[in-house]
Amino acid sequence: MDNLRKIIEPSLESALTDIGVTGDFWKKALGTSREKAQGDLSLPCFPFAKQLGRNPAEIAEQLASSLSGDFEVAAAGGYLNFKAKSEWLAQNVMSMDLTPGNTSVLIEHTSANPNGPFHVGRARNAILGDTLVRLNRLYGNQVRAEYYVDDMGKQVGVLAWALANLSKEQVDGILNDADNINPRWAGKKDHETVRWYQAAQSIRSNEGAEDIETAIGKLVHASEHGDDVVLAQFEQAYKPVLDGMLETLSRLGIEFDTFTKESEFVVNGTVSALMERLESLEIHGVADNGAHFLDLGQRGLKGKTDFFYRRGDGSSLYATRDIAYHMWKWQQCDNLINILGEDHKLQAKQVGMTLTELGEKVPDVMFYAFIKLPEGKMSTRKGNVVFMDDLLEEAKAHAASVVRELRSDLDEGKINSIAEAVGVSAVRFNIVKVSPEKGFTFRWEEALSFEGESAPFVMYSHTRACSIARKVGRAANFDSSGEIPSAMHELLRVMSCYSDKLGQSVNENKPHIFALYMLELATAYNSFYRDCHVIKDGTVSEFNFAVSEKARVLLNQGMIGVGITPLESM
RNA sequence: GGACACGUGGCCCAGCUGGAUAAGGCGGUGGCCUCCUAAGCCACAGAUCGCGGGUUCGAAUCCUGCCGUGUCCGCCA
Repeated sequence: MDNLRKIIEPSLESALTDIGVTGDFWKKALGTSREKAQGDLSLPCFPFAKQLGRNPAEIAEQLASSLSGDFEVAAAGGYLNFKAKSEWLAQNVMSMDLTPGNTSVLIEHTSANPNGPFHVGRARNAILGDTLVRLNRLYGNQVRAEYYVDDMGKQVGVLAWALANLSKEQVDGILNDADNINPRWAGKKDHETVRWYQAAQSIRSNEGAEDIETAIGKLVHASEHGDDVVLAQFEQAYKPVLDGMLETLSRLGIEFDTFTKESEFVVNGTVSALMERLESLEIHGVADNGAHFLDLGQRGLKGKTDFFYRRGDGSSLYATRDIAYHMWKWQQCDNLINILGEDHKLQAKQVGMTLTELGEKVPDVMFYAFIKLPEGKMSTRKGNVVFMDDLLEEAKAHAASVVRELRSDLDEGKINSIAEAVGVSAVRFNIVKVSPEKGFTFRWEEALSFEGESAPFVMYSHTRACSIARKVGRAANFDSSGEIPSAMHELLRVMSCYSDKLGQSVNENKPHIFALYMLELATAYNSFYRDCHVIKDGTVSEFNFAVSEKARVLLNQGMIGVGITPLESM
């Protein structure tokens, strides 16, 4: 509660000076109270006891009696507890600045190899990244969402080779019928084309596949040297797959502003220029076969210290291109954020250290742990996957059955649109609500849970507020005042934390903080809804309506921020 | 083997720049729809914060050793 903190700190500072406390270390100690009943902010007085050689409880008592303002103060067991006065809180909430952000941010997320459909594991990146994009926008920052397209190298090379050399019959023959395409996704290019990739991977591992390996190697080599004919062939191969993947993301409400191709930095010469620069660094080294590396051990990297950026044949590596890409990205914005799986930690460290060595800034990176299934790791090859397309269908179907049961008054068209919104929102929220570094086991029952800590819980509170607004049928008058029972005070208190939480979520790149805040907001609204009726016996309580409306707006905005579709009725 | 994460009630998870009886949800038990949508609300039960040391007035939080899980340790991407 930064707003409350702002009015407490000045008077607290002078009170502390009066009793002989020096320094401002206490500002850090002034924190959110653990129990709501105790207050909003609390200050432990134990550190002062040491400095002043007095009893902490006594100090707290003395401070409490000398402070006053738009807050209540009480001393308890060596703590000083502050609580905002309800009227001040109401006033404050009605006039909050909701968009203090003013930096330009480039967020690169997803950037998945365009070789097959999304499974829920790969989608964690997209959902976290897009949520960060939305939260930054909600905060007022200028955001560009970018997809880095891996359009060269082995993976695309394999796909391109397969499409050029294998017929549909050959592919079907190579792959077992067991992992045949789900008829539901027949015609969706990512699901169809991945079979060529899988078939190629399968024969590559067979005996006597040396000539295939040579052919693929030639393609890859050409792409890495910027051969435009081969790059065009690659693009033709991956483009339909990427389109299929983007279709899935679009259904999730995820869109990108820009797509940047990896090959760009090879073709335009920035990669070779970069390699020349790296060669002049003092930690530079050359291996026996002419490959170049940086000895990052000299800069404190533990474990494997040689970071290779150039092969013996003079071509670049993925990480090298990534460095060139980062240098270009820094020209586009004030702040850079990357969303990466935890498997990229070392790589990101190497790229970051090299950027530092070059005098460049290091990007913020949000790492996330993998999503696994109860049966273990997700693997397309072993058939142990849940495709995002299937999850969305299941979620929607489940939502539809719930709506049908609860709302017999609705027609199928309306049920369909509600179910789509609920399904997509629930899937996203299920992923954003947990902190990214936590390993995550996907369970159908959790993904399809529409109660408790879920998107529909928040959506439901919002529709209640919408329902009230609809019944009143006009705008609220924010100038009124009235009685403030505890449920309303609590709602006001939670609302006043909106900007703090959003700011924290954005500045620390932690979407789950704001997602969990939305649950708090919805919970507080539900209590308010129960105790503070807006419409009583046909008459409207203007003050209650104003508070309800403010909550409705915050719910609506916050939901968009975490990727929940704000329905007006469900 | 080395590096980096994670380990909190039966299950999931917050808290981790040290502070008061460890916050929610699921599941369990018991209540609440002549009252603005019960996808909701209320109550109860349930926790050696992985284990052992250390620092501190105070440790889930910091340090250290161990155990368990995950990831990485390619002139792959």
